[in-house]
This record gives sequence, structure tokens and C-alpha cells, in this order.
Amino acid sequence: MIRERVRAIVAAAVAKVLPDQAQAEFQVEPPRQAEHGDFAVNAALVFAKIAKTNPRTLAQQIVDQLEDPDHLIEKVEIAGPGFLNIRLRKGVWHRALQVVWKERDGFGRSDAGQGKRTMVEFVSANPTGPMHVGHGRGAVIGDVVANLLEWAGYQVAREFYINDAGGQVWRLAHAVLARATELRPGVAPVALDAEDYQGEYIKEVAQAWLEAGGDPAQPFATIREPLRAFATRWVLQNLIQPDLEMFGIRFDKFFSEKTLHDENRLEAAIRLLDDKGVTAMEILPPPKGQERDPHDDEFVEKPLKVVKTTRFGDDRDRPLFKTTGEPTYFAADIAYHFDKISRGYLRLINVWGADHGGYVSRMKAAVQAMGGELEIILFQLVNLMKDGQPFKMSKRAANYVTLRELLETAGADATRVFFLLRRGDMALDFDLGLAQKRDNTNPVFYVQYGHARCAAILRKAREEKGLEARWDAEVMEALQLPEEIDLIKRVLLLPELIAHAAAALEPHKVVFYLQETIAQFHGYYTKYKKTERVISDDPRKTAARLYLVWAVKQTLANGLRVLGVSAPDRMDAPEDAAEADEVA
RNA sequence: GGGCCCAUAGCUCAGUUGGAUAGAGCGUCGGACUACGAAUCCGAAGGCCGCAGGUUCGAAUCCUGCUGGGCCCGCCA
Repeated sequence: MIRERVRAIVAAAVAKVLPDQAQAEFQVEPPRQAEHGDFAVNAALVFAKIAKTNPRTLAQQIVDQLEDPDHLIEKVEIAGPGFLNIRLRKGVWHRALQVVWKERDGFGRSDAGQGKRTMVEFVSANPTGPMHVGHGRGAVIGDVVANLLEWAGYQVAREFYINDAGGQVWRLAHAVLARATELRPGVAPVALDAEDYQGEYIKEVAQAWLEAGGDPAQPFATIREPLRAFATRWVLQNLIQPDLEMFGIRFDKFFSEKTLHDENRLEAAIRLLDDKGVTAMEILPPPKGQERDPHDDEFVEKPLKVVKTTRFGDDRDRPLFKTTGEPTYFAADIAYHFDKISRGYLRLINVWGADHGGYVSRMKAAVQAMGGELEIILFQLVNLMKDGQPFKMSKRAANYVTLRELLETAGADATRVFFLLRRGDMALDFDLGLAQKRDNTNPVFYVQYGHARCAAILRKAREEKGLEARWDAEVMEALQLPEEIDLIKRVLLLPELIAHAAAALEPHKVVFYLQETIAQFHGYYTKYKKTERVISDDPRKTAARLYLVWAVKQTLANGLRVLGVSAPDRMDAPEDAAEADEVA
């Protein structure tokens, strides 16, 4: 990478001026202002204090020691408080653009991750009902983070944790039984409890269960286990997996919580924590500022086995077992994460909604105690809006907007981009009216159109002139317009942009990069469409520009692939954009 | 009472991890197609980067304290 070569040149000079500081960090960055050259280096500012001189003098000393055997540098200036503004020869940029031709669909990849085995766990929606828009945000963030890590050289597995054990799934089973008795005349009715799931889909589950031979005349206690198994599997297969498929999201594994209990896996994980000395028997205090309620029989004053998560910065120690003796959800989650570690995943990443914020420190503490490394992406919640007004929804109530409705009205591409248009730690207002609009206020069309426009130019060159874009080092110096050099620089930014977004676990950066890149291309295209066209009578310029357009197209395609968004070669009329989404 | 997140143009948001004159989209106003796609582009107007201190060559960015908003807070999942 060019930036690294420039850094090496400066670092060598710094080492001569200040032999002791050779390993210290300084920045080599593209400056905001074009007049400041190709790279701004702040080495003199960073080292001035150590060198006990003023930055500008030090900058001059560094410049005096610069050696540039490959003749990359055209000009170096000392500017402002002591920046080195470095301008490279244009030929350096021309030659560098060959990398796109060499790497093609792989352009943008790097090996920063060095194949480190990494697991991204995301969605993990409870198998008790349809997914809502909040799950959609987590799904897109998780999927694109996983893509980013793959592109940055990690070996990535995607996993979905199925919470198919515990109290909520009994609520689901009971609700299904209640609805089944309604559907089967003559069977003694079982009433739907207030805490049971109320949604219409429960009737579908009940119908399917009856068709599969379920017998609603049996008492709940005797059939609840097979009913639980049936209902959670049905929800997963009919409500959750189809949505993920529409979204284009695949998981390497769906991991069942139930199997952890069935196979006694909690025990081994807890024993490990015992060995590490981070468990204890404790009577847990009530939360700060609250009195113990003597009438509340749910919280018996009785010692419980806990993980001493306070040692890792948690507010309080967390129980592994309830007073009833049953394991907590936390205990099962520990077993699950122990399993991940045992399978050799050195880096664990979980994608959670902000409503799980209180769970972060305890889970990190537990994983750390087991010798693992856990990072959690907490994304802020999605506020549903309709016509500018908050649109309240509740999971138990029958009416709420599902992810599927959203995918069906807005399409997978637009939904993905919409969710990635903000940083994850910003709350997101999702306007249902806006999601259904299919005009240029929707940014996905902008980027896809840019890709299609590049494709159109290449198509025209092929059909009317018989010309194919290809790398030819001899003609590249025909690219002399400042906008052309800027476009080359922008294209070459993709690998570091992806590596940077992966390191920060911030997928939205890719969206902004693509928007800026295509805007730059549109500007170039429009400015010169009457004077310096891509396809002209000058064979050298035409060949060089066709390659540049091809490289921009490849860059956009690769960026879109990371986002999981299609890159169409032609756009249909705006009214028919819905169909265009399906073309991958 | 405590913890996490947020506050930047009229609105929605970026801001390269501390750099030089803070950017984009939408909206407003004014322009640009007889040739590669006008789903586009160019220009103008619009800012106390929530407030007050601090750290240093240098702060939207880091630290402290406020103000306002979101989420969470006993063994649910």
C-alpha cells in the first residue's frame, strides 16, 4: 500500500534524526485540503517535545534526511505548525491502480486478521414469535460485521443461539394448547393466560400441531415438552428462517440452548469457574436504593451460587441458580460461551440490542474468567414511526410490525442500507411511510445507480467500439485530470477502509464510503461529459478511462458485496425498482 | 439512587481515533441534458459542534462537572 511505503520513508528519516524514537507512532493521512498534497505527516509535531526543539525545525531536519530511492515523492513542504505535506508523482498513483485488475472480486481484502478464528453471534431472536424491526437492525449489523471481518482476514463463523428452554417457551406451549382447544370442538377448553403469547400466529402453530397429530385433550403437564419442541421448531422454520433468507443472511449453525441442559453442559462450565475461584455462595442484596420486600416470596433470603462478576467490574455478583434450584439463563449462557471457546474461537463478538445493556458486564466477566475474549456490539433500539408520530408496539399484543412486512414492502437491499445509515450507537427512527417510498430519498438507489452507470459506459464501449476495459500500464499516464487522480486515490482507499471498519466493528463506514465514492464519480462524469468523455477519439485516453471506470465499478461492487446489497448492471425505471432488488 | 448510550446546519446524520478553513443528504433558492443513463451534477444560503471548566503546540474528538433525551437496573429470557 502506498501509504505504508510513504510511512516507511519518513520513519527511516525520523530514525536518523531521533535514533531512540524509531518505533514511536505518527500519522500519515490524506489531508482534507487538496493543496496540502497527497499525505500529511505529523511526525515533527509528535516528536518535537522529546527532541526539545520546535516542530518546524525538527520537520526540516527530517526532510533533510529523507531518502526516496523509488522516486515516489514529487515534493515535500513544511506547513502550518510543522506538518510535512508530501505530494507524490502522478505515475505512482497510475501504477498503483493495477491492484484492482489483479485482485478483482477480492480487491478490498486484507490479511490484518491473520486467519484468527472469530465467532459473530447475532439475531438470536427467541423462537416464540415473528421477528420485529429491531431484530432486523441486529441482523444486518451482525451480518455485515461478519463480512467485514472476513474481508479483513479473519476466519469467521456466524451463529444463532436459540433460546428454546426456560419459562418463555412454556408460555408459548401453553398458548398453542389454548388455541388448539379452540380449534378442536368437543375438547375441554384451556384458557389463554394473560402472560401467554397472544399473537394471531399462535393459531397457525396450533393448527399445524393438530395436523401433525397433537392431542389437545391431554393435560398440559404431560404434553408440554413435545408441544414446546414442536412450537419452537415451527416458529423457527416458518417465522424466523424465511425472514433471514429474504435478507440473504446465512448462519453456520443454529445452536440450541435446550441441548446444553439435556447434555449437562452447564456443569462442566461451572466447574471451570469453580477451578478459577470466581464462584461463591452468597445471599444477594436488593438493588441499590431499594428495601427488601418481605412480602415478595419470589426472592427468598437464601444463599445462592454466584459468579463473582464484581471482580471484573460488574455492579453485583450474579446467580447461577435460582432459589428453586433451577439454573438461570446466565448459567446456560456461560455454558454456551464455554462451548464457543472450546471449539477454538479465540475472539467472540455478540450483537445485542440496547435493552440487553445490563447484561454486558456480567457476560464479559464470565468469558474473561474462562480465558476467552468477548466483545459486544450494543446497537440502540429502533423507534417505529408512522407519519412522524411514534408507533408503539408490544411483543405480546397482536398488532405489531414484523420484519417480514418491512422486507416485503421495502425490499432487502433498501432495508439493509437503511439500517446501516447510522452508527449503531445512535437510536434509529424507522418511519414506516419512508420505508415504502421508492424514490431517490432512498440512498440505496443512489449507489446502485452509480454502479449501473459505470456498467452502461463499459457496455457502450463494447457494443459500439468493440473495446474492453483492461489494464495497460502504457496508457495510464493519459489520466491527468485532477478528478481522475482523486478517483484513483479514492478507489485505492477501499482495503484500508474495510480494515478500519472491521477493526472498529462499524459497518456504517462502508455505506458512507460508497456514497462518497459514487458522488465523486458522478461529479467527474458530469463535469467532463461535454469536453473529456470516457469514450473519445483519443485511443490512449479512452483506454485509460475505460480502465478507471472499470476499477470504480469493481470497487462499488465489492463494497456492496460486503453490505450484502446487490450491484445491478442496469436499473429499471424508478416505478419498477422493486423488481430490480431481486437481481443479485 | 446507580450503570450504559446519545447531543454537530431548519430536519436526518458523517467526521479518517487529537490536526490545518467542521462535511454530506433532505428541505429552501438559483443554474446545467441534440452525444457514454438528469435516478445525475454545479452554485448559494444555513454552525456558540448542548453548557462550564481542564489537559497541550493544537479539542467536535480526551478528562471532570452540569443540562436534556433513550435504554437498563433482584433469580425473566
